Amino acid sequence: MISTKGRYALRVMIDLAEHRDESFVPLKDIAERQGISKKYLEIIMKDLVNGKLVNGISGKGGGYQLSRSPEEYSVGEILENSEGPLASVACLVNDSIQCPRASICETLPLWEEYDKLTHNFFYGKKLSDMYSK
Amino acid sequence: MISTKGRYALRVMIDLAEHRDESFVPLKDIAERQGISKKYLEIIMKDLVNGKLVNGISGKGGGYQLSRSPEEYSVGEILENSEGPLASVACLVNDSIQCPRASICETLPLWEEYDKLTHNFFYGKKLSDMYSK
DNA sequence: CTATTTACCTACTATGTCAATAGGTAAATA
DNA sequence: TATTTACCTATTGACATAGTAGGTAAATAG
Repeated sequence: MISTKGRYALRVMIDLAEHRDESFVPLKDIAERQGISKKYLEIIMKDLVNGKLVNGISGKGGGYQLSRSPEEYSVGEILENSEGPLASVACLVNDSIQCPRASICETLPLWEEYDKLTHNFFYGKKLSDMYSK
Repeated sequence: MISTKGRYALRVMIDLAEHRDESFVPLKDIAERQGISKKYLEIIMKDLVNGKLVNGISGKGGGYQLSRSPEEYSVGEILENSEGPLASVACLVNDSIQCPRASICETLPLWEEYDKLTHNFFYGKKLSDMYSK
C-alpha cells in the first residue's frame, strides 16, 4: 500500500511543476492549495530535499523549487524516495534476511513478476504526464 | 505489501493442490512441509474455511481439503480472502471515507490504473499455474 | 540592525497492524 | 475411552503510520 507520504510527495511535486514559473514556492502556499497540514508537509519536504528532488531556500522570498524539469522525473523515483522500495513482498527487499526457501519457493517467481510489472508501470510514468497544461 | 497472511495462504493452497489425492491433509503435515508454525497457520486456515476455499474436518483422519479443483481458483481470490482488498492506496478502499478531493485529484487516475493492472495480474493467475506436476 | 518570513531540526504521541504465541473446547474416529 | 484433529478466544511485543509541538537557523525588506 502506498502511504500518505508517497501520495503527498507526488502531489507536492505536481504542484511545484505547475507553479515552476514562480521560481520559489513557499510551503504555506502548497499546503493551502493541497489541503494538507503544513507541519506534516515539512516531513515530506525533508525527504524530497535530501533526495535532491527539490531545492529549498530559507528566508523571505524563499520556498521550494524543482531541481530538474518535469520530464526528467519518473513517478517511481518520487514514490521510492519517500516510501522506500516499492517491493510487493518482504522476500524481495534485499536488506531483509534472505529467505532460506527462496530456491524452492513456488511463489517467489510470482512476486518477482509482479514486482517487475510495478516497477515498469511507475518508472514509465513521468511527472510531466501527471498534469494538463 | 503482501503480508505473511496472504503469502502463507497461497502456499497452503498450493500444498493442498499438490496433495489433493490424500483427501484430507492434517495441518501438522502442511506446517512441517512449509516450515511454518502450526499455531500461526491455524489463523490462516480459519480465513480459508470461512471463505469456503477449503473444507475442514475434525477428528481422527480429518484435516483440510480444497473445495474445488485447482483451475477454479484465481490467485487474486486467495490473496484477497486473507489480505482484504488488494488496493494500492487507501483512497480506493470503498469502506474508507470518500476523499473530498477525488473529483479534482490529479493522482487518482494513476492509482486506479495501477489497481486495474494489479487486479488483472492476480486474477489472471490460477492456482493450477502455481506448481508443476 | 531589527522585524519578518521562510526553511530546517529534534522530539513526542496516539492508533493501528503484523506476526505470532498460549491455552483451551468441540468433534470424530479407532 | 483415548487419541487425533479442527476450532475458539485472548494476549503480546515490535513496528509503522500519520500526524503534532516547539524550537533554531537563514535570508531579506524596511
